[in-house]
Amino acid sequence: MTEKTVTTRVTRRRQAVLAEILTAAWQLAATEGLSGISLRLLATRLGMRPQSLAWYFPSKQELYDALYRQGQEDFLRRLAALEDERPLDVHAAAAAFATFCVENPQRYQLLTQRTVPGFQPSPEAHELARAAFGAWRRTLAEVGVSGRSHVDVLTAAVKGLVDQQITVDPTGRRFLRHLDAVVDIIVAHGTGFEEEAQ
Amino acid sequence: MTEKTVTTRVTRRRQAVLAEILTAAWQLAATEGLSGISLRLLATRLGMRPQSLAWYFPSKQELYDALYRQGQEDFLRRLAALEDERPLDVHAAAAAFATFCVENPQRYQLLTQRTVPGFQPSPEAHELARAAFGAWRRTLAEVGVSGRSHVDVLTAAVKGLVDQQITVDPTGRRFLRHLDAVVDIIVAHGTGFEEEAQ
DNA sequence: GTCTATATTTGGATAGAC
DNA sequence: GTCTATCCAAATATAGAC
Repeated sequence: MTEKTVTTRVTRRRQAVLAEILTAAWQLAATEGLSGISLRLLATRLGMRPQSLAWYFPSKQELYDALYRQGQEDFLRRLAALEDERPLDVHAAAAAFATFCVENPQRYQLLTQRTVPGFQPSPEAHELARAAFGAWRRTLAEVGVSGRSHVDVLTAAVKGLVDQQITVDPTGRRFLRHLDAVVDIIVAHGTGFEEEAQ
Repeated sequence: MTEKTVTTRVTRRRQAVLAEILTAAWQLAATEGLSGISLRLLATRLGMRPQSLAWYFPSKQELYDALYRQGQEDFLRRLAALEDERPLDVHAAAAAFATFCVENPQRYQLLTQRTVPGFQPSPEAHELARAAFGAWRRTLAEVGVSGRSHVDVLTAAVKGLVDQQITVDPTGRRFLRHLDAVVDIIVAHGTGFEEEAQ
């Protein structure tokens, strides 16, 4: 009994420290860029010695993976919260994704681009990504978008608007204000997209 | 006269060395990532001492700027070559852009994303980017796409396909095979995109 | 232009005390 | 878990010889 109590308290403490580290890491990424994160600097920001930080994250890759997992989990949580209020539709899902991306361009970069040199999501991280994409696909299926080509085109169109928004007009709405219209157009186009040759 | 001859010979030699450096830098970017380029390693690859390379590029920022300018110039040259054969249309321009991007994902990243931490294109570099975007806009204008919203949406859609192609299927055609269809759909949609509020 | 030499800084890794 | 103390490698920068 004492055993168990101690264990959970220690675990809770550990979780809290991990959360602190990830928060500081995102802040660092915002100023120095994703690949500019250094474990030393991160430790300093946290008032730690680098060797103490290494107890939690022995390497940068493991830190990236934790950031990746946190990003996917946060997105899944956000979708779940929306779904709690009303059933998810394509427009709500696309808007949620877009907002989520624009909020934190480095997170967008880590989650959807292959920009960080050596980084490859771990199997667990990849599983979270699959879950998030699965949720997106379900909202598409509800409006009749279910073929791979159709899904691909719609996904790419949304990503293109997000990407340009972040790159060209990071604080405005210049591209995202067309999100609904673009989604509608592509949904309406139906199954007309060329399917892959057998 | 001797003066002039010597000058041009020296200049030519300098141009050749600069070209060598940039070629090696692109190769390095392909393996280490854009932000993974180090002037030391680059110099070593070229059989130079780092301090000698510094004579050409005293800082990474200047190297990035030269890579950026070379990228924009190469793209403009490619468009010009196409235009030499037949008048450019939207589909040809979009396909040329897409091919150009997929050929070298790091170049795509440098030219169209804000991913490299401290990098800001110099005024001359920015001018080249404006020229390239101007060429793109002219092909759009020819099919009646001239409002800012319409141009933005079409540009974002093309970029989205390119981005997904590079990220998800770097060696295939999964997304780009829909390029023509997507361009057609958005062109056909006409001036229906919401214009900015005054 | 290219080099030697050196200085400074930074990032990451290891051994071991408390 | 967190620390001190090193160590090593890599990156950038500067002075100055040829």
